[in-house]
Amino acid sequence: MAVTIRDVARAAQVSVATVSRALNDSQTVTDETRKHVLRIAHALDFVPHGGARSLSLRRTDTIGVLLPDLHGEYFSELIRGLDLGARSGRQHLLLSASHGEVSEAVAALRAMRSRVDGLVVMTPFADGELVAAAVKRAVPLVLLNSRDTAHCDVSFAIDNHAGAFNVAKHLIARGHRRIAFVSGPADNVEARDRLRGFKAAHREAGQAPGRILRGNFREESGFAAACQLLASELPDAIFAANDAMAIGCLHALKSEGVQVPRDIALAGFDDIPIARLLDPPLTTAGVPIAEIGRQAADCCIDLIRGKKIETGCRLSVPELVIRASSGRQSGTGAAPSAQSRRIRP
Amino acid sequence: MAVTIRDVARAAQVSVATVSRALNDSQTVTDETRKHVLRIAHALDFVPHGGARSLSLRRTDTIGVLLPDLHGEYFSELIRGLDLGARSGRQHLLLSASHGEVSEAVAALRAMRSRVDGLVVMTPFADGELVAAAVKRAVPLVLLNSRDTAHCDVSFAIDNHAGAFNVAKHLIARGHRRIAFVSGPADNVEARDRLRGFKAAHREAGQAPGRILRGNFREESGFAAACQLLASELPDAIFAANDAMAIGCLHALKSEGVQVPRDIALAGFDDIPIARLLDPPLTTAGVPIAEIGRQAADCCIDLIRGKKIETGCRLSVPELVIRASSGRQSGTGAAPSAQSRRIRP
DNA sequence: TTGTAAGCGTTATCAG
DNA sequence: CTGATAACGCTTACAA
Repeated sequence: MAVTIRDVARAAQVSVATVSRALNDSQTVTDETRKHVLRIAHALDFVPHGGARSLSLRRTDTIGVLLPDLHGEYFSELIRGLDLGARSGRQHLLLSASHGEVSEAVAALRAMRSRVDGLVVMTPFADGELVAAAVKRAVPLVLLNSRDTAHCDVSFAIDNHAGAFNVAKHLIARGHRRIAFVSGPADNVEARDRLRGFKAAHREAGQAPGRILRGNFREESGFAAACQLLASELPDAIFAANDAMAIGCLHALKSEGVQVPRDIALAGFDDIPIARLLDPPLTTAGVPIAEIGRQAADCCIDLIRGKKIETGCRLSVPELVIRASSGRQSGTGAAPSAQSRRIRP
Repeated sequence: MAVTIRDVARAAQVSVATVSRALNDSQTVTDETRKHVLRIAHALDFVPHGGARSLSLRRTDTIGVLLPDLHGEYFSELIRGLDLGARSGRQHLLLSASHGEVSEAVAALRAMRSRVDGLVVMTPFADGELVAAAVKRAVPLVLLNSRDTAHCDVSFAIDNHAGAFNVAKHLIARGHRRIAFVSGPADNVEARDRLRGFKAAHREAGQAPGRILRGNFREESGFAAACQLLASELPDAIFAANDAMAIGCLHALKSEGVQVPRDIALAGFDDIPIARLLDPPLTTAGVPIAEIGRQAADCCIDLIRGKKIETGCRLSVPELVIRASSGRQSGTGAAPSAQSRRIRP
């Protein structure tokens, strides 16, 4: 049995109240008693029971995180950022993945609700309504990758339309005519926005979008999409709706001996850490993933502490990150090798 | 204020005890009352308070995970596996990173101790003594990447020596003579074992090891090490003690126009998912990272449930994964391109 | 400054 | 089968 505050009190010959006060450095204890109690507590290696504490204090010092998946560097970066924020606010991190299932998400949210002081949630679903319903707004709610402002306190979103627009525009400017798009899942808002951005850039350029293939944001689906493309005449470029799928494409292309960017250009979205290390380095829309995670955690903690912060949606516009994979300069026929040397990865 | 069991009891016109029984489907309730209570509870959207529950039940349904870092795909995979295991055992996951600091690790462990039913810990420190001391064995303890069996219930380790030995042996067999080694941090047991394995393979082959550079398992240190190597005459091959550093090396080499494997061979350790997608695909020692995470979680849960399982250390031997980066076949002078096409990534 | 005692929300024991 | 009621470990009025 673990040592309780009562054991400490007994050993220190004081009441439990005094121990509690000494431990939580309330001002109403003599320095002497405090030291005495602290020494005993330390000797007994006393650690207050978290559950009891949260029951009494009505707070858990924990923030819950629900993510749709844990595969790959995107989530790895996000979690890293969340940990940074939580740690600096002295909060624990309760992590859960919904695996893209609404039912699992709702279940996880319900289960978490009573164990956390705040929630940071990213779901692939259109808006925060379901999430909010499951959470009942019992605790502060921060939504990730959502523009919803009605059902949460703060949401973080990236301007997927603008990001995709800029990447597509860049590819067009580089002289690519037939640009295929590997989209994300149909029911994912972000994926839809990226597709819209892709189309908008073509509209603006007065150019018809190339083939549009359905993916699911996972690398394998990018691989599959590229394989489909390889079956017939190749387009000039492929724009994958995220980096993971772009990596899948790259892999498929290489395995067939198709060289990027010489034979075909390639671009992704997210700028996960590996993107700049691929061969060729990947042109993409840069999203500060870890930074968003950190801010989301910070923000959630501020909310928990009742600090007045600006509610609503924090939109960040992805930065176009041009690397060698997007290929030929418009107008010039510079050798690919020279190009890949010139562009700083 | 959240709705409590008392609110449900009042609304259902029964005692709290009955509500509790109905909710935890104890056999001693009429089907009728159970249904009645359940309906009311659902209508009120009642969720039992985790803290109170854990106080009363003396269990938290949570397993704590302490990792030295969260950077990169290695930890991402590990966490994914842990989540898989935790989820299937209906446990929550409390995640924390020690950032390589002993003091942080100890603090995190103490803080977690009272909030979890079991612990899965990976630290860069030699043995489990510190960890065990911090945990006081209050809960089951599973150690990751440690061979310690004295201070924990179960530990998972990989045979770093054998893994490195095999990679080095492979490089030697491929005809590489001067093989540089980029090591991990000096105080890391795993890193030391890999270095020993590297040396042992050379000893067996009657060949002198090449230059040994100090790294820290992070990509940047691999980059730096390769830069050092680039400053003087290049070795025939570089063996980095993990994939992240190998990626850093690859990056540095490419930026100087050095081609892998044509100009120099390269190998890593871990087989993180990206390894097979690099250009060239990376030869490495394959460690089933996610699987180990899943098993560790499973195992921790079994321990929590008092199931009798085999204690001690579960050692897994990394599998040599040969890909194009390790370069020329011993004796043959096959063109690199042909090679990279032949070897299945 | 310190101690006593009343919660916090559940579950479990023990009568009815 | 159901209802009081006593834990569980901690914090915090309220008293002394």
